[in-house]
Amino acid sequence: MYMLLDRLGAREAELWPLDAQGLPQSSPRRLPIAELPGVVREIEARTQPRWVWERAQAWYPALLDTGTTVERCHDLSLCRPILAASEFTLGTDYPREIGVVEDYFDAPSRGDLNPAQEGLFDELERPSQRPRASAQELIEELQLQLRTVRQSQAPARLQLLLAAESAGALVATEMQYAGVPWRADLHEKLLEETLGPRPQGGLLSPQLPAKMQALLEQLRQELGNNSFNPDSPQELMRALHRAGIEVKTTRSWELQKSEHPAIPPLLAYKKLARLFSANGWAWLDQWVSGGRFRPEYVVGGVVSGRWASRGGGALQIPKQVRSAVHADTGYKLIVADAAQLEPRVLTALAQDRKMAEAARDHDLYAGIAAQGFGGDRAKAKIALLGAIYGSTTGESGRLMPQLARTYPQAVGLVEAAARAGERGEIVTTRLGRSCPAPSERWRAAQRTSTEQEQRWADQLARSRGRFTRNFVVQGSAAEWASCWLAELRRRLRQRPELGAELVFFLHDEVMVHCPESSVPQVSPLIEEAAAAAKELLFGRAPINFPVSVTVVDHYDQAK
DNA sequence: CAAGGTTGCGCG
DNA sequence: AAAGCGCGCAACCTTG
Repeated sequence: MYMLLDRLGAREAELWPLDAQGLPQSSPRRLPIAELPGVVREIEARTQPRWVWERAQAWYPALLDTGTTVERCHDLSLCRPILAASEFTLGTDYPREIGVVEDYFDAPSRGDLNPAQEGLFDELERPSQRPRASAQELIEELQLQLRTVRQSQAPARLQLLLAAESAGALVATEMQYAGVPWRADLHEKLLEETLGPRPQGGLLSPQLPAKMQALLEQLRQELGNNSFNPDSPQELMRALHRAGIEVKTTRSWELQKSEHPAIPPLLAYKKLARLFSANGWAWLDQWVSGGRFRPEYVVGGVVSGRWASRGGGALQIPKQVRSAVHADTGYKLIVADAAQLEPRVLTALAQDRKMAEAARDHDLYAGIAAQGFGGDRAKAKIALLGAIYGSTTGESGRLMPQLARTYPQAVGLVEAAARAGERGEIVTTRLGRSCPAPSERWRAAQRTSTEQEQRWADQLARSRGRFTRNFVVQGSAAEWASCWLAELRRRLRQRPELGAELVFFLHDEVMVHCPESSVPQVSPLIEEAAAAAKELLFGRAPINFPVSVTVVDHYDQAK
């Protein structure tokens, strides 16, 4: 049922077979660490247990190095903060105050299982923040987590959330291992065409690429200022003001409003500067090797439950360089994204029948537009996103009353979440992820008395209201996406002959790399997984979550 | 000169 | 048109 993995010293590991409550079923099996992959494979084939470990992203890479994969796991470190914060576990004795979750695991590092790949720094990297938990402590924690789920107000939902989060850790590790197919040669060609040849200057005498240099000279000429640095907002602002260009910030969209002849070269320079510093040659050198971009995904790294990433800006691959994300020869990239995920999640959460009707076709915004905005899709989109984000000003603010009249259920749900947040309460997603409680500073501010202080407190309250308003929708959408990903992974594992690999995931979008001949078999799995995710979260609710599936050679052909 | 904050821009 | 949510990162800039 469960199988806990624990490290014993430098050379040994222990396996603890546990029952459905986490109680040891027999004495542990002790084995040399080098034998672990074979044993894991054997047990996996025989019983498909749920592997329990402190942190999947610590254990799993070393197993993947030996070609060992697992179907399911329970990641204690990911489940811990969810249970500690969840509104659903309030009646239980799960400890609310669990210190910062540091990496205090003692999993095998890469090379332990496969000495050929041993890294030089493995020993130095061993974290020392906190003493390692013993197997007994890990087992007790598993039992406590399972008991907490059973005693909670919504065991089925929490169980699903923990399973989806743990599956996310497996997918993240596998995707990191696989990497995003990246053609450095195409990237370099693009850089050269856009920026000019790679500058030769070393670190001591950094040189600008030729096309940036040319724009810089043109800009300085137009402003009659030969020495300022446009990368410095202060210097740029001063130079603009001296030339009579009155702007409050140096943001591109604000600069665009000016007609001054210096603006076009300035905007062009900013664009190139961004490419050069964020995704230029240095980035390529640092992050792409062996034809793959291998970022680190941080599962549950965002308060709402979305993933974050570390290194290389993995979740911000600019449209500009997506042509370098390129399938291998004979392969395709299948790029799938969920259509209007957040509005659909809101519809399901609020059980808004009218909005569900508008969502019947692929384009929800068009449906909304037809029902209440005279067919104006752009207006409908602005209004709906405004409701989810808490917009009060501008066009979207003006459209709110109209939206609320047509969809009282949906708008009522986000309004209620906003009011709860303003009062300092916590709010909770579909599956039971609750937002953090307000800080002590926030609470203190709400108790102030003078008029000046009160204004500040109100501003803080409204800001928190926008956060909680969005949290329930963004967080529930993240849960749908996790389930989608987990369901897709399961289906792909059942069809190994397809040779399909999950290589990228971005909030509401997945990318699969597979042989061209497998595409007809893989594409429907993505849709099936989406339907399964909907069912898991919302049962038979009359709303669907369509996905757009695009088959391309390179990423910029999608969308 | 290292650490931490700010600005600006990329993504959903 | 440029604000309302969530992020990461590079560069600049201030602080100690």
